[in-house]
Amino acid sequence: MKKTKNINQLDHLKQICNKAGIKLTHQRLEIYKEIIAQKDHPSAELIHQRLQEKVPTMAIDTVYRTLATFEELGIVKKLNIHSAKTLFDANMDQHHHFVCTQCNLVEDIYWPEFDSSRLPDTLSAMGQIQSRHLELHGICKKCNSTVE
Amino acid sequence: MKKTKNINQLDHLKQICNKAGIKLTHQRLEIYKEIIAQKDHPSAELIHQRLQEKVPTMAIDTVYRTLATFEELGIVKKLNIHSAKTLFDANMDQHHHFVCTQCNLVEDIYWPEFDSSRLPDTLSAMGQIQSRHLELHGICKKCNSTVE
DNA sequence: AATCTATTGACAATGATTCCCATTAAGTTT
DNA sequence: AAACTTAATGGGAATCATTGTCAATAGATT
Repeated sequence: MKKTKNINQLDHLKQICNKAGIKLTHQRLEIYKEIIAQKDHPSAELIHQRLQEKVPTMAIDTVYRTLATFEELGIVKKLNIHSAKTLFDANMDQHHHFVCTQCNLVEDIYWPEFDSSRLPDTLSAMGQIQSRHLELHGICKKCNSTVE
Repeated sequence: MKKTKNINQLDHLKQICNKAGIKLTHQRLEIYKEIIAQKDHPSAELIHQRLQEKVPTMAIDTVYRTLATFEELGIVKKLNIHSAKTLFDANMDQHHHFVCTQCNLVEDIYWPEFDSSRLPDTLSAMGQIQSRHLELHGICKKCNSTVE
């Protein structure tokens, strides 16, 4: 059972790598198996730590690089709005954000109907919900009109 | 007109600082005016740059500290899920996140009805929307039951 | 097996953010 | 208004996450 699953994972990644024209390396496979196995939201550092036992020589750089590759391949997604920098918002009214995936523009969105709507019971059962924030990603008007 | 507005801003911040028992410093006032004036989502660095002319001696450190203070006072909000570290998600199914404000737990949320619902025209008018991501913040069950 | 070249590991470098501490300046008291 | 108290600032060093560089290594191909 377990063996079958592992083989499938390997095959799956092999297939992805082939299609993308990149090599299936030991490191990529181990990282792949690790992130598939764990159902949480690890940082690059945590993944590196978790692989210490299995692949003690793996450099943290490789984890970052592999994760970036995996993101391009659609295997993982980064959480967080942009990358590093923290942004601040002085608008404390209840609102949401539209983020342009091209120029990184952030625009405020108001949607009071959504704010006051009741969440499905499954969601409110997660805990005591304090706030909700919707993030829409897309191409803003300006970028859309600037066709290259 | 402008003068009146400035006085009001000063008074407003003075009131907030008094209530919080902290000093109303020149730096805090300038940063306050800056973030109130601009309707965008600046980084600490950008705020620092913008204040170069007016307060050329202000240290970037002060901007960070002041912003942190302002966040506690409810004057600004940080965008971004956590602070620094980027988290990765290997779950590529359309889903959303619940984030515990206490223990930083991140849990997946599924809400297909929302995913397939039509957005108000005002929102879809922002641009060509590619994805939507809802982030619920609150206290998770475990933290809620661990009453101190 | 030999070859080609992407990928890795090690380490330096960068960028964002925070810590430390002597100096400065709000807010308070005299 | 001058003196005082202590929080807050400025500046530089330190830290943390992430990325760049490059020689050595190991997939993939022949």
